[in-house]
Amino acid sequence: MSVQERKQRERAERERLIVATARELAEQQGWDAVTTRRLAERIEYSQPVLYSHFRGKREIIGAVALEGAAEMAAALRAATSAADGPRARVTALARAYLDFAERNPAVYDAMFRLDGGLAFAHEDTPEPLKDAFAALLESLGEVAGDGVHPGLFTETFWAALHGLATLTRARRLPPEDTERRTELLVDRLAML
Amino acid sequence: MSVQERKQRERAERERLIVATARELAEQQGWDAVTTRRLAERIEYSQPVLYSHFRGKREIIGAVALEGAAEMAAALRAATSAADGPRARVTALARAYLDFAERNPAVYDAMFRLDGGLAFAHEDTPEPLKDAFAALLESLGEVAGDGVHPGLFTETFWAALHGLATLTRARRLPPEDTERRTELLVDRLAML
DNA sequence: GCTCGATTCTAGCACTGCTAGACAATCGAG
DNA sequence: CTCGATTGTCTAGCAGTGCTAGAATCGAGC
Repeated sequence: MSVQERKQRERAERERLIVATARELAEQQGWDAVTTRRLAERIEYSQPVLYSHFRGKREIIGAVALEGAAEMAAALRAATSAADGPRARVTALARAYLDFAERNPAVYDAMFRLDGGLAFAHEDTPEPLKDAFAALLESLGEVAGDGVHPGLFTETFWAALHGLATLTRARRLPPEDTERRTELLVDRLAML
Repeated sequence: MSVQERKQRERAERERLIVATARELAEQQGWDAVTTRRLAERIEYSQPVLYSHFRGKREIIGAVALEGAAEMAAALRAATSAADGPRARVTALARAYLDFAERNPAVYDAMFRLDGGLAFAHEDTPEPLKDAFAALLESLGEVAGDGVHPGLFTETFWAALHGLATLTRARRLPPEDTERRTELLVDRLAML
């Protein structure tokens, strides 16, 4: 049985390689540059190998999105746990979110802009995505205000952050005022 | 000279046809379905004709975006002018914005999600885009609050609306609570 | 050392955006 | 009214895309 186990390990290793390479390529040159040919060449296998791991390009994007969600959740929790008091936590959360989006644009796109074939806002939403939302909820729930559902508040705050992140990167908003817009958002939306 | 004028008119007419057809096709089947071949077939000309009007597909998207911006500006002004008082105006504005995004998803994408080769937040931003932002500013500037720059406030509010619009359509947010999220946004962000 | 199933590759499909060069229609000059 | 030049349009093709059928190769177990 040890041979099969080794093969399975190697297969899992190669799958990680595919996802990591796709992510790297996407961050370097954008998702448009992540073609099955280029990806195959970089991992030093032929194209069809990709299809023995994933149904198609969409699923590869989805895998990158899941990886990113786990990282984002960790980054958000790290930022908030270092802050004292609700206000500092929310500010740190907002900054950490926008920072993650700016530093990992391709991963961010995989999560929230592209179609990775993942279910959102469902019971069958993958765990990492639920957890990333939970990380938002942990800090935002406490400042939702009386009579406002924490989940609903979190969704709204998240949407606002998402709007800032995407419009800024798409050069629809001038980048220099990001900090002031973030402060405005925190000051007004959170009940402190 | 009249012959040349007629030709010019016909050429302009055909250009409108291209833009209208691209928009129609995008709304019906999504932008992915708007290929140069399909578009050419629908307007009953060959592909190269498209390139005698536009540099490429990107510019066609840009043309749809400009058309959409003019319409959105009109829709926003129509909604706000029918409302009494700042609060009602902002609520009407937010609803009209999200309604436009939901009813014209392809046009909305052309404006804010896709690359139409247009300049934003610049002095050389096309007039319709500036005017759409101006339409937002007209109603939002009056509720920015003391010491908050109206433009900055408008950008922030707009980003929040954009986040709601895109995340909802990408099925990242459950659609049924849209109205409540909108109310929350208006209640908290606007200084009334 | 050989066989046979699993794995991987080559080669190909139908599609994409875009363009060079052939062709036809139209115009102005003689 | 004819003829060359200028437009305008089309056919055919390039290099690329995601994806897959079937051939070729590898290696595990006898």
